[in-house]
Formats: sequence, C-alpha cells, structure tokens
Amino acid sequence: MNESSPVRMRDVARAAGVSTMSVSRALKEPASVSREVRERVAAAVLSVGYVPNRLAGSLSSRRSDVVGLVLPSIENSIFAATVKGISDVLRQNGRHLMIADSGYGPAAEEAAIRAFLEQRVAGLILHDTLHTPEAIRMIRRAGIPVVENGTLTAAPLDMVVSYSNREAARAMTRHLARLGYRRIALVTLPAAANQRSRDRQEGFRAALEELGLPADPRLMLERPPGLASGAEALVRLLEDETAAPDAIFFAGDVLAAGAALECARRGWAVPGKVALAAFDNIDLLAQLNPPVTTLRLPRHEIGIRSAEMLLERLAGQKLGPAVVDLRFEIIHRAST
Amino acid sequence: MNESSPVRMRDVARAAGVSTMSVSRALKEPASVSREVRERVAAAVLSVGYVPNRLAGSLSSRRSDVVGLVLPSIENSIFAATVKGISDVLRQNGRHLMIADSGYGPAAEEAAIRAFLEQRVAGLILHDTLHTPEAIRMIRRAGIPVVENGTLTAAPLDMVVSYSNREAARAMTRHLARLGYRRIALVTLPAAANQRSRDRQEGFRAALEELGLPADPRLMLERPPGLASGAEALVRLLEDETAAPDAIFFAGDVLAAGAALECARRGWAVPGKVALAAFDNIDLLAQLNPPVTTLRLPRHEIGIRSAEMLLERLAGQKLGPAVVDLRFEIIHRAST
DNA sequence: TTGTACGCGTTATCAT
DNA sequence: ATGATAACGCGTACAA
Repeated sequence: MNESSPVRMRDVARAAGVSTMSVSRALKEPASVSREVRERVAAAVLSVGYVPNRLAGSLSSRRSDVVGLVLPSIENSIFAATVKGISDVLRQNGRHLMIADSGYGPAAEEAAIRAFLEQRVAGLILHDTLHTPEAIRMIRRAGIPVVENGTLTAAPLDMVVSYSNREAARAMTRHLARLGYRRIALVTLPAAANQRSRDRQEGFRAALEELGLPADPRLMLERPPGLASGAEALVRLLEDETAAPDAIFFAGDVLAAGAALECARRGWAVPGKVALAAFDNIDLLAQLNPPVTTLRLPRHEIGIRSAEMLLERLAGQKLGPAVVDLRFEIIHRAST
Repeated sequence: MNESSPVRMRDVARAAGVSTMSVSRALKEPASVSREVRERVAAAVLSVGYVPNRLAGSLSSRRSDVVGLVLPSIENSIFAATVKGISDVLRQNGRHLMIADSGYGPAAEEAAIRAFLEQRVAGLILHDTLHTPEAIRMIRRAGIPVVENGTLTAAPLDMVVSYSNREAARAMTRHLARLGYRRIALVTLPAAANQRSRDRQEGFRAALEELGLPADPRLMLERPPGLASGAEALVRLLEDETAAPDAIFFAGDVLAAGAALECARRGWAVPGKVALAAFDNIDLLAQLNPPVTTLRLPRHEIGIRSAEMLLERLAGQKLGPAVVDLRFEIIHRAST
C-alpha cells in the first residue's frame, strides 16, 4: 500500500482556485454554486483524488448518515430479508448500515448500542424488544429515533414495526383445530431469553383455551434451533403412543423442516401419522414432500418500513410513538 | 425522545475536577493515571451520562476502529459463517463492523468501497476479487489493509484468505470419476459476473481432461440460485435419455438440495438413476434422504483469519504471507 | 502524573 | 455566489 499524505478539501480548493467552502458547497449543494466553480471543483476532485472525510463532516455538522442495526444473531438467515430491506432503503437515501449482534443477551446488546452511540449513528434499529435499563437510558439521552422489530410490543422505546407473534401463533393453532386436529403440540425455541417464543406460547395457549382444548404440558416443548433439533422433538413427541399429538406446530427456525425430513426418512405419513405446521416461510418448506403449511411473515417489508420510518423521523417529522402492525398470512399446504 | 444538550468530555472533566486530558487518559489508558483520578473520572462519567464521541476521537487521532465488509449479497446465508467469524474476532478486539452489499456488480462495489473510505475505515474485507480500476485506485491511495475472500486469486490487491474454487471443483470431479461415474455434469451459477463460478468450471474441465473424459457441452449448465433452480436443472439434464449424465455436480448455492428434493418427489433413485454432489456443507444436505456428498469449505475460518490478519496489519506488522489457503475437504455421503 | 496549546478536516455563520 | 473565521470534541506533543 502506498502511504502518501492524505488529500484534504483544502488541496482540492487550492487546485480549483477557490475556498474550501466553495468546494464543500459544490459537493453537497451543487445548485448553490456557479457552473464555473462546480466544474473546476469536479475537475480538481478527480485530479487530486479526493475522498471526503465524513468523520470531520459529521463532527462539524452534528449529523451522521449511518444507521446502526442490532440483531440477535448475524448467522441466522431468518433476518436476511429484513436486513436486505433496510439496506436497500438506506442505500437509496445515501445512508449506510452498521450491523452488530447481541447473541449473548441484553448485556451484549447494551455493548452494541453503546458502540453505535459512540459512533454517533443517526438512528437505531433493534430486533430485540428487551433492553437493559442502562441501554434505555443511553438511547433516551442520545435523542435519536429507534425502531424495534422483533414483536409487536405494547410499550415501544420509540417505534415498532413488526407483526404480532402472539396473534400469528394463535391463528395457526386455530387453523389446525379447524382442520380437525385436537391434540396439537407446540415446539418453540427456548423462551427464557426470547420474547418472541414467549409471545408464541401465549398465543398458542390462548387459542387452546378459546377452543376448549386441554393444555397438556407434555405437548409443549422447547428446543434449540436447527434441523436436527426439529427431528429430535418430533421423535420425542411421538414416542409415547398414548399421549402422542395429532398435529405439531413448530414455532421457530427450521425445526419444522427438520421434522418433515425425519418423517421422510422413517416413512411416516404426513399428515396421516401426524400433521406438521411451521412458523416462517422459508423456501425449503415448499419443496418438501409433502410441502409444509406455514405462516408468511412480512420479513422484507419490516426492513423496508423500519428504514423508511427512521428516515422520516430524521427528516424532521417528530410524530409521536408509532406502532406498525404488518400482519401475517397462513399458507395452507398438504402437510396439514 | 429527550433532546438535551450533548455531554462532552469537558463536562466530565469539570465534574471530576480535572482536565480533559486526564479524562481522556483515564478512559483509554487507565494505568497512566493515578487511582484518585481514575475513580473520580469513573464516577463523573456515570453521573453526567457521558458517551465518548469516536468521530472526534478518530478525527484527532487519525485512527478508526471500524472495519468495512463488502458482500455480494446480504441475503445469501452462505456468507453467514464468514461474517460471524469476522464479527467475533473484531468484537473481541474492540473493533466494529460495517457491512454493505455489491449485489449489482463492480460498480456497486465501488460505491460501497467509496462510502467506507469516506468513513475512514481502518481496513476492508471484500468478498469479490473483481474490482473497478477506480476502486483499486482509491484503496491504494487510502493505504489501508485489505483482505479478499472469494477465491484464491493469484494477484491479490493486498491479502487473500480463501480456498481454491478451482481445486475444490477439480477434486470433487476426480472423486466422482474414482467412484466410477463417467458422464459427469456440472451446474454452476451464471459465470459471467462471478469469478468463483468460472474457477469451478475451470477446475471441472481440468479434471475431465486429466481423466481423459470428454467435455460434453450439454453437460455444463448455468442456473440462477435457489432450490427450484436446482430441480429444474436436474430435470433438464435427465430429460434427454441418450445424453443423460450418470452424476451431477452442483457447484453453487442450494442447487443440489433442490435437485435431491426433486428426486424424492419423483421417486428417482439416488445414486441409482443419477448421483448428486454439492459444493457447500449446508446443514440441509446431511438431512436429506440420501444425504448428499459435498465439500466442506472453511467459511467460518475464513472470517476469523481475515479479521486476524487485518488486525495484525493494523498493529503494525507489515509482514506475513499475503495469500492464505485454508483448503477444503470432501464429505462423502450416500448420494454418490 | 497532570495540564496547556494546538491541530484533526469539515461545516455553520456571518460578511461581502 | 463566494469567502473568512470560528466552532465541532477529542488526542498529540510538549511542558511542568
């Protein structure tokens, strides 16, 4: 790498025979400058190889074009569609995205949030809705807009864009009951540190109660994410013939796909032996044999709306706390 | 949000009854300051709610703790393991990650690189190995370390950490031949804008030549990513009974899984009717029936080593091999 | 160990 | 339409 002296705006100004302010204006507000200056600055920028220093710019203007995003896990492809939506909207508006993960819980989220605030991001998008008191305090002090994505919380920090995990689980449970299933099992991710799983369990229980179905604790399992995990839950639920469910609702990750593949391996008929339903519309579910009934969640739309709302706030619209429910949809397939 | 006046280091200094330099030192080099000062600063930071301004810090010190990563696509879960590796190493070293995507080709990559350089990132990690001349020029001028990840290129911009796509494709092709297959087909992603696909095609052709097998153009297909795409390629290759392959090597994305699922739907025996091999060790392949032979690529390790090498450079070590080959491994399963 | 003076590269503000 | 000057908030360099 060639270590040469950095090119500053003053170098451009000198080369163009104008002041730094004219350079600044020519770059940011071309209309506020004469054609003459505009052209000479453009030429000078190219000839000296100028790359503006946004650090200095942001420090001076007290504005930033970077948005921070905190995800529970960078690995989980579930978030990919949301990230894509955010990223696209931001790019189209000349903003940039920083991503961190809070895989180790609220404390890690707090660290990520602090790092973003130190970088003076213009706004934050958080997937989780559970935050440490210190994180909340810092965000309020910073006075920047925040969007939460994970679940439709009643008391958002600022804005929420999501769907209701509770209502989605409730709707799918009722759907299964409507199809005639009576012993419905629920498998979720560990709920202890996961509001989304708790919401889904709550929706499931609410539906059972409404339907007058008993809530058998043997039919509610928690499992870590992964295909193998889903297969294991399936076997576990079906091994006790007397208490076996007639339908299993896998409300997390790729658990349902893992169970469907296990059924294929064992030659178990779906839905003959057991019906299967999933929570998220990943491609794989439609390709399985039989294809798996699931929910379509507005993942991409959540990203788009989140970024848009953040941008609206940054543009000066200080409209109060906002809760946007983007809803969901049941995709009925042959597995139920 | 509470819009209050920002807390600066001088406010902390005042509250602690010391100079701003003592605050700065107490925060960055606690050892270089008396216990007395250290404690009073710590207390003052809490009481006034101070969040350091890294923009100002970086501007002044001419150092940054942010690393920029450019991926072809934020959506593609193939990159998740690499991103995770990068992210973890950086976090452990107090650095941060910015991510952008170049989904629209080298021009978009150039835009992403420019944005990162404007933010004065400390270093860059690029997945693609094809860059515009202007991008290369900007990077050289910036004089920052760069790691490329996509394929083991002979002429890296600075450093490469990867495996050889050519050798991996060659090895799998030879593996199939050793198992007795003679009409081996190759399906890749569109190679026009994808160096990795081109490398894989080249490795495939090289293997055929070494093995004395004819290169039948009808047995080389390009398809867009996706499960459905793999299924379609499978059907296309097998529909002409006289020219049908006895093995298909899907060298991209989830194509192989799509084909395997299609075989299951049609009741085609694998490997009886046709053998299937994949390129990447995604979980799904091991769960299919039969499980699919594939390559284990060092995705996570690539992320870790990339970040480590960047950090070494930033620590001043301008030495070390600039080309790191992390190799690959064949995972033989029942599909071949 | 602590403090003072200045500079980092840009933009806001006020002149002209 | 253009320029001079003073911040922006912190770290470097040097002095005490």
